[in-house]
Amino acid sequence: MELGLSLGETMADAGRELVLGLGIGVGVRREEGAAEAEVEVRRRDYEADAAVRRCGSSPEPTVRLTLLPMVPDLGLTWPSSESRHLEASTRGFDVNLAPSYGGCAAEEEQEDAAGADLSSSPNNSAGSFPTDFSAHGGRGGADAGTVAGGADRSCSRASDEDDGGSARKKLRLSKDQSAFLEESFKEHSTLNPKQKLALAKQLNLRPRQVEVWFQNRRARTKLKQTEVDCEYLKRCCETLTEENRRLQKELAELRALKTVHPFYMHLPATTLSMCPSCERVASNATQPTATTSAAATASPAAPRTAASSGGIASAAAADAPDHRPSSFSALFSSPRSFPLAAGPQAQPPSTSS
DNA sequence: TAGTTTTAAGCAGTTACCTCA
DNA sequence: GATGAGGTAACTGCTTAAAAC
Repeated sequence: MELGLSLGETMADAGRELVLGLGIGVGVRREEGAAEAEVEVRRRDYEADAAVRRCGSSPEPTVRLTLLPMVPDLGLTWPSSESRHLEASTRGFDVNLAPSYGGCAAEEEQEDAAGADLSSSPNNSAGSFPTDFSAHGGRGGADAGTVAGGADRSCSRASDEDDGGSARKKLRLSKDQSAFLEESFKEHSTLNPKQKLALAKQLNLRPRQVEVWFQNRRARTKLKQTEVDCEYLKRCCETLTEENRRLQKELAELRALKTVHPFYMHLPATTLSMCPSCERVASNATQPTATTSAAATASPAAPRTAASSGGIASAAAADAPDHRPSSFSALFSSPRSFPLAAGPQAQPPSTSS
């Protein structure tokens, strides 16, 4: 599966965010209530982000990713009851063989159903889940909830031995199944028992398989997130190193200037607007002179505005009290500059893996 | 009401299997 | 055909929050 990495910024957040969302080019209609579920998911995301921010004192923005699986439009629609038997895997193992609903699998299902009925999870948005796949067969999920709960959890974690095999088999999900799960993940990164059960029934998988798939999917998302975070921080480090190098050079130049032409160093501060690499040192901030602007544009190392360059400097930094763009604050305050792309001032990257 | 135990869910880390170059 | 890398389904152990007692 291809993953397109779309790094952009959210509109609402003043800080920069890399939005890692999951999209899939599958024609799936969204049922009513999906928006409600999405609100819930976003609430959870927000809380998670808030938790992260609480833990860290760093002012760094939350970096979020938008993973866009570049899966070609499979034309997948929510399977009807007739099409419930999805295309079997072409790789040998037919994971779509109807799971044996006896034994542990049945208990698991019953457990899940019971859990769904008894679920008091704040995330319980089962009603919003696109479960029009409830139209399959007479094996209703909810009525299974009449079975007493308390099934052994170990059963839920049982290996594939309940399939009759002695060793666990690597069951490959079909493309359709994966696409379906991806679409579900887009709407719910986590599942409540009812959703899990419905999804399992819809895909002819065991609830445990759906559960595992979502766990692994969340792990993959997090991994991608970490990779992008790492990349971002590396770029920050490079930028700061470069800035430091530039400042060191500037300092050396000024010292040399002071040695050769001590006269200049006694001039009023306004003359410092001629500083070759900093256009904002000028004390006459209320009336920037043409000279200042010229110096700003002429200087190769002068920070450029984010709008013009997409670089590190930002208008926010320009608003700093000392009118000196802090590299660090500029790094983390510019809504436009995000040095994560291949180039230091590239457009928001869109990579695929 | 506070403290303890139980239960369920999620996550990190890992293993095992499959596919492909 | 053998092999190593990468992807991923599945497992294990742990933590945590909520419910039950």
